[in-house]
Amino acid sequence: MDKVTRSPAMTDVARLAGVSHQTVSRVLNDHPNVKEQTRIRVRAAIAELNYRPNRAARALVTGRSQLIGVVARNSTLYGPASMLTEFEQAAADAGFAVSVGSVRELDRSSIGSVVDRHLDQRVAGLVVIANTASAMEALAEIPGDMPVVFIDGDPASGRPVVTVDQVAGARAATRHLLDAGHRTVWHVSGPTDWFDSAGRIQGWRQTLEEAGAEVPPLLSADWSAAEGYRAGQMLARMPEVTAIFTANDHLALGILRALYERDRRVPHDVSVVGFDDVPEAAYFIPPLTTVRQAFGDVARAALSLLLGQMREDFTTADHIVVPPHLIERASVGRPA
Amino acid sequence: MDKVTRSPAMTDVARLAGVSHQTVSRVLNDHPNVKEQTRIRVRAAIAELNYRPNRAARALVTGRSQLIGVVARNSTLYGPASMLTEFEQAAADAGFAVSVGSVRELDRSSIGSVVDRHLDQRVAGLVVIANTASAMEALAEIPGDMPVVFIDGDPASGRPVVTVDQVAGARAATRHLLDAGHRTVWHVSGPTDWFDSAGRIQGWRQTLEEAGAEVPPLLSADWSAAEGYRAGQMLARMPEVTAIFTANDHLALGILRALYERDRRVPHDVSVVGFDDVPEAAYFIPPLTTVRQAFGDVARAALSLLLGQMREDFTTADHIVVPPHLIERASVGRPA
DNA sequence: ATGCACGCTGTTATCGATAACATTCCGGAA
DNA sequence: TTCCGGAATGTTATCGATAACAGCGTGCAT
Repeated sequence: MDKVTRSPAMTDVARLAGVSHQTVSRVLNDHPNVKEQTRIRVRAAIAELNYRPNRAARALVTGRSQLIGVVARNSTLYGPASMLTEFEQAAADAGFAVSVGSVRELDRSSIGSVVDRHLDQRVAGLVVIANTASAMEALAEIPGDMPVVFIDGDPASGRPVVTVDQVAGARAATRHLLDAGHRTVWHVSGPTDWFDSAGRIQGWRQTLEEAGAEVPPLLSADWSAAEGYRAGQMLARMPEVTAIFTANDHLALGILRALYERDRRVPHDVSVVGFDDVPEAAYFIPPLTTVRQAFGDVARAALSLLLGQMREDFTTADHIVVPPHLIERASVGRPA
Repeated sequence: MDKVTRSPAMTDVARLAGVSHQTVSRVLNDHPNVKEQTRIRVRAAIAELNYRPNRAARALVTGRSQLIGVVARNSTLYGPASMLTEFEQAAADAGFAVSVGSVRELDRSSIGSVVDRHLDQRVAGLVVIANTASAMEALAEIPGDMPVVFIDGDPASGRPVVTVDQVAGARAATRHLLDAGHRTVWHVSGPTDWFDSAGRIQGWRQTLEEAGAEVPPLLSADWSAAEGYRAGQMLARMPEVTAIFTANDHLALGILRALYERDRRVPHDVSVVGFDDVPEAAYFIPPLTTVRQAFGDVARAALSLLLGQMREDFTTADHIVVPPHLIERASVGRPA
């Protein structure tokens, strides 16, 4: 009687190919010293049995898995969500699986518990989507020999970081509005503890100062359309406001509605530029000029930094910066 | 000389507590036959050494991991993205990690390779976010003894499925428009091969027929604002169109813009109802009446079905249906 | 011819947990 | 007192891979 067929192990392959299991292992790991002919025989046996190596056994003896852990804020924000899928894609191509661990808030204890879960799984490396300074505290929770890459993190952390050049993006947006003839540009920022926000504020301010334009007071918000709407209600009351740069597209959406309600027409009376280029941005009223970030490039850069660390035994503190670019649509015009 | 401190193993804990490693294992797995006093000693030793069990070793001997694989379409669509984070949260609470595998298209070969990657990882179970019939073909790629739950899949598949009651959601939306006094309701659907779309179409049609209202021709689209806009351009030209139900909020956004461009005011001239309740929907122009799906409930239901399968050895073909509900805002009014 | 290096392959130890079985200890019934 | 049963604990085998080392030809230098 045959028992329930369990999935074949290395020794089964070895027996079929007429070699030892160690030779099978060598074939699997592309070791040089295997005769071409046996290599072929082994591969044939693998195919015939539909053998797949047991990762748990491998992880046990080598001490490392083929899993990469991602720590991200629990949100459906366009940026982080895009990052995640792009990263998963890149990792899959490199033969790694991705385990996600989301957090409601990026405070130290939440991050600690997610990092813990990942360490439990013995991940081979970690990616932290660290948009706020508090997230950088995750460092404290991570053993020194664990490969880590931060996305959107603080370059000064001494750990590898991949970021989008927020300053350049904000400069392009602000510049674009000034070039259209506006005397100055108002800015509705994201939460000020986010690195993204900080960079965009900095780029906006720099550009105004360099152009000798007045720097209006900063309005800060979270990333939601709701807060954009609130900020918009104020801005709409001030006749001197003719150009607004918002830290993301959803804020811009809220602002567009507030302007609409007070009959300030876009772009005739007020020009608006967003950030992110969410897929719907082209269908706002009016279509939104915005800044697009290359999430795919960020993801691939992060993966390659991580793989680098996994190969070498030391940590290089690289910092890769990915440039964004302006997408021009109909929400910007010349001032009256 | 002390070597580089490797992370402690079960025997280290055992030595410190003065018991055998097997007793430690029993404490860890909450076996009944351990004296309370030793249990306490062991726990203390675990805490002192900051010991964490090696999942690879456990997986090796038990044959199952603490990993759940999710197969999802590679997209930043609100629905799937929300599902994923909600599911991850629920799984984490139950002590499982989640490995994501995204696909560009839900065709058989893409799904096959993602399922393969998950099998490589020896996942303990699979969740397939199967919005289209083609995704159900994934079944063929999955071994019969692997616990699987489909989300949004076909209840007729004979496998456990969790769905949102799309028909009921569409009925509520359509009913709401009829109740406002509209003679009939037009519908812009999602891709017709999605189960979600099919359900929403069915609910819409049923409600019209039951009310004795004319059933206008169906407009179908993908899920994007772009196609909503195109559909809107047509609908805006037809004076008899006073009420539109769209299969998601982004389609509605595109339609709102098309209506706006042709000076058909919402809700004065035309009423619009969406589906999803994306966070921005309250800030569209005007705020969108829509149908909210309880993704959290779906995720938790899916997890519990999966855990059920993992405990029992047989597959129960349950079908859990989660009701959606209507969120009333300003985009619906009485016809002129 | 001898010896040695190297290419190729096999043998054995090992990782860290759980499973199965063995042992000890204790209290209560005969 | 003796014996028995079950709770508490220990011992040994096992999962399936890689690492380390050992063995065996073969070719080439001496």
